[in-house]
Amino acid sequence: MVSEDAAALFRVLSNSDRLDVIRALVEAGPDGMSAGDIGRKIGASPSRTSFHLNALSETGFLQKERQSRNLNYRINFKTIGALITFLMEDCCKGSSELRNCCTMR
Amino acid sequence: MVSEDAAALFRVLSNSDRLDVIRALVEAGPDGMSAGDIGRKIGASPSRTSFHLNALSETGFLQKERQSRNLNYRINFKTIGALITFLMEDCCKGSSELRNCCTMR
DNA sequence: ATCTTATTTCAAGAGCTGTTGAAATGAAAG
DNA sequence: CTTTCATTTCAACAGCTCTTGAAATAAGAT
Repeated sequence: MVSEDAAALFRVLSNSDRLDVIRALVEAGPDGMSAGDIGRKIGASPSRTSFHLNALSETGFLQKERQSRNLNYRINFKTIGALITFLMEDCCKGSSELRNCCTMR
Repeated sequence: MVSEDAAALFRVLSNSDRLDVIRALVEAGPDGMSAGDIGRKIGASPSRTSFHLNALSETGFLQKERQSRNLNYRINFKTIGALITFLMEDCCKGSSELRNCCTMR
């Protein structure tokens, strides 16, 4: 991935409302949540919520689908995964020192 | 990590010059590089380079040390590691689906 | 002391980002 | 077909970010 594309994805994650949306949707699981419920959960107005949901789904972090009156959003792990892979493999060349800094498993 | 702190770290990564600095310093290894050499490598003016180096070292992505006339910068993997851990464990609750999206090892 | 090299700091300006509240759109219910 | 509910879109605005070029600081060489 070129630096410009990775930078654009990191910019989307550089906002705490948007990180809170991701947390809420990870918790919600495969059923996802409606825009209204997400807004209520993160404590943001409808237009503010919509602004952030748009930034997230435009860049592939979320997928949306209309369900009668509601718009239902759910997480798409592929984009986050691509970003983690970019950091570890592309940017840091698979550094074992970095791997030791990630407390996983 | 709270969302605000993670967002601030992601913001630092949301610029392609800064990602290029990280790439250059990963490549340079433990000896690091001087500010001037970094600037030449990424093709940025001295003040522009300094601006980005400051953003990176202020937030712990880099460490700096004066070596006579030069300021030598080297990568600190801990901050990137903390961010990857945040994404995988904190934000995405260790999701195995996410783990499968990260092409590693 | 003065000069040169390396780097940072500063002020100005252009452009981007996020918030607000109001208006528009979309879909179902009465 | 009007009302209600859910959500997005829009315009305005404040604040932040990045770039530029010039001036300041820091350190070593002459």
